[in-house]
Amino acid sequence: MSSDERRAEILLAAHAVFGARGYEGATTDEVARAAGVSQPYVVRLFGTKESLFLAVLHDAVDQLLDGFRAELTSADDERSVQDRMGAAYLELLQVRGLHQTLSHAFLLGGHPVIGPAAREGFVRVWRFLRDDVGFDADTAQAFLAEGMLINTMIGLRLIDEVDADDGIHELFDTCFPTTMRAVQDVAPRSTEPW
Amino acid sequence: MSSDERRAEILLAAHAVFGARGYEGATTDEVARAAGVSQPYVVRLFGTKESLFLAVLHDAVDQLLDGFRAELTSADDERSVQDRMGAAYLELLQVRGLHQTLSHAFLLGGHPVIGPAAREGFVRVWRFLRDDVGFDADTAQAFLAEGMLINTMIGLRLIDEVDADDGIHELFDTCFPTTMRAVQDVAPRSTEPW
DNA sequence: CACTGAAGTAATCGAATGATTACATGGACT
DNA sequence: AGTCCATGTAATCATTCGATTACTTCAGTG
Repeated sequence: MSSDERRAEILLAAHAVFGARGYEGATTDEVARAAGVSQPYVVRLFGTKESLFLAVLHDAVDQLLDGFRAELTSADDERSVQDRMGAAYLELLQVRGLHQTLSHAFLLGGHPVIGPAAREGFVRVWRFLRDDVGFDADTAQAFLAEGMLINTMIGLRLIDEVDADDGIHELFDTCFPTTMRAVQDVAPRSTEPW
Repeated sequence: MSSDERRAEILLAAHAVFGARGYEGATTDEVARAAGVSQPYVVRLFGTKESLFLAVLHDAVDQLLDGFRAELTSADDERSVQDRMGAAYLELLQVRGLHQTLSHAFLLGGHPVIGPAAREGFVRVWRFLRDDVGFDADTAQAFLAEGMLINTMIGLRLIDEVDADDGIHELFDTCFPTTMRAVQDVAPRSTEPW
């Protein structure tokens, strides 16, 4: 396999591992095993754990904006722009760990290297929503806010508990009458061990 | 100093350290130095790093609900309930790291011990907003969502960049015309090193 | 065939870190 | 005075983890 293909596979695995464990909690060995290669090879292909995380972060924002763009330029015009962007956001649940990796990155603002990159990624999303999607400031804010709440519910794995706990079930159903049904279909159940 | 007083001081320091670094990134030694005691003493007073984090998490939810309750029962009736709850939420910025610690905990849903505790804390907040504050489901959802966005902006330290980057300045100003001015006044600038 | 370079790993190293142990200090109460 | 017990630390241990080094394998090429 070419090193570029391997890099792509490792990136995919790293989304899942960083998403589940966070930047500090994740280990390069775990990423390596998830990608089916040895730990030193991960380090060789990406330099350091830090630059691997930066690559994952950048890739996550790229995929996010690509998803929005694809939905924007598709011919379907039945739904509102908000609904379509929301659907594009949930589509990305198929990239396991992407949302959680973004959330983790957004909590590392104080990190000397990751912090600036995370801010830049956040601003890229904001600018896209304002300039390309055409949201006004209030709409963009509400859209972002709901996205962060969705990320939180994913990160908490509330989905796993929705059938077990009445309080969570009520929260889930009333909070997302339509949207979160889709989440339940698409979101990864916690198969991986902690 | 009594061990209970010392425990309280360590808890306060732990909010800041866990908030800035996350559960995995924080070290017991860093908490100890922030609290002005030795690292083994932190371990002795709290057992393990994990149970220290659980104590911080529980304390954060307690303080959050206490703040809401205090604002609910105060005599002032000029503002809407939403505005008053929002103000109570921002008041808690004075407890350095509290919001970020909550956000970190909410991303650890897969952790065998912290995960269940985090879900329980989240449900406690949800139940309080619905049952005690009296929010309907939609209002509670929007309130939570905005809270998560605020947490994100704090964790990203967008505040530090608001004067340096035009994109961030626009985002900040249009996103929170009134609310975030308060944040700027209260939120901790990044004095601590990473 | 011999050679080269890319893909990949086993072994290992050094630093960081959570936890443990043993010890020091000082007040309270016989 | 002597004995506890609570507060607290220095020293240290065992583990984990990111990174490095030194290999191996193998396809392509002249």
